[in-house]
Amino acid sequence: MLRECGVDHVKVEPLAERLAVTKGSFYWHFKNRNDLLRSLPEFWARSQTDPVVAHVETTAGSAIDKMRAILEFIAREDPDRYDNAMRAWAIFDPEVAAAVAQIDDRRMATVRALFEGAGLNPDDAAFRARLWYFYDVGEHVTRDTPVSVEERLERAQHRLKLLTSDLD
Amino acid sequence: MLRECGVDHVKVEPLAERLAVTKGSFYWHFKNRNDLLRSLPEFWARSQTDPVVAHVETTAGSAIDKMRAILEFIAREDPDRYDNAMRAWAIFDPEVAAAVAQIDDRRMATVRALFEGAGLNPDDAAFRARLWYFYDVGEHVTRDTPVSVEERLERAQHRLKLLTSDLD
DNA sequence: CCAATACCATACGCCGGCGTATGTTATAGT
DNA sequence: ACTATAACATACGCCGGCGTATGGTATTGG
Repeated sequence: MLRECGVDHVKVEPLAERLAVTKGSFYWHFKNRNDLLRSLPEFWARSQTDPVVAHVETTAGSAIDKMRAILEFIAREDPDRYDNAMRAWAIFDPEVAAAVAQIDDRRMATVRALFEGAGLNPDDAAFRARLWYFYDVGEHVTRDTPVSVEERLERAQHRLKLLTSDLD
Repeated sequence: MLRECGVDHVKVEPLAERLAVTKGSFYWHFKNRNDLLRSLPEFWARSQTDPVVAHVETTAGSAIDKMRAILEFIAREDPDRYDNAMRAWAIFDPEVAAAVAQIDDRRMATVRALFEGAGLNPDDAAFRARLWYFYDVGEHVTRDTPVSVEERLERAQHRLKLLTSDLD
């Protein structure tokens, strides 16, 4: 329900009906609605045992090779509406914003390390990782019309070229 | 209320109280709540008579000079929570998504034109504009902790350098 | 001057969702 | 076999928000 309609539609009774139980049962597992909501960010964060991070660690080759691997991996993944839902929530809830920011930082750190591995100094690497990562965020957040995998792959190549043309 | 809490908190009675009128009065101006909501995207779009576009047109100099002008302008602007609210809304509402996408396209087109003016072919210019613009989106959407103007200005310079280093 | 219209208030019925109090069943430990 | 506890169901009271019906006031054109 969070994914499809946003936090404000995560409500006890509709949720119970969807699970084919009664709300009496809900209040056995959660103290109240707020208790459920506060448990969601952690639940989400745990589900983000980043396949990306795992994927980059199993990839051999240079830093740029790994970057290419990441980009292809992400391009093939179908866009994660869960991420978007959390981000939408985070806009109005500082606690959630902090949780999301933590994940963002972790992901950016991965990319930053790769740029450092490609020879950039920490500052430049950090900024280039921001540029890299924010592009992902922008693509996800603004995706009102779906884009084909081919299109995404092509853009990924373009991005890699642009962000690493001065390296090697 | 949209800005501060999101669409789902745009409700008739709280709204009426905030305006120190009764809801009877509300239903004179709007058919119902949905009528109000559907009027909001257009209202927002109209408020986006882009100061940025206006600003770039009054700036003299080369394409890159104009880019610099844009970046400085945006860096000094305080982050627009209205934009974020619309974006959060758009995630769950295709109609709103279309409205926001229209604004996004318009803004990107401005940047794209500048990159073309700097000598890039349409495709490269389009992609680089995406990279440029999505960075803005990412910075706004992920801003849980505020950043100083100086920091933003420095990042703007960094961005300009990175995205135009091969031009001139 | 008065009636039409714009604008707002009052008052009501309704429903969805919250939380609680209390029952019911199944399972496991002793 | 008995009880404790986990997991669910039933049933209620409450409130916030929606929409409607109706009444009031003020301004304005004829």
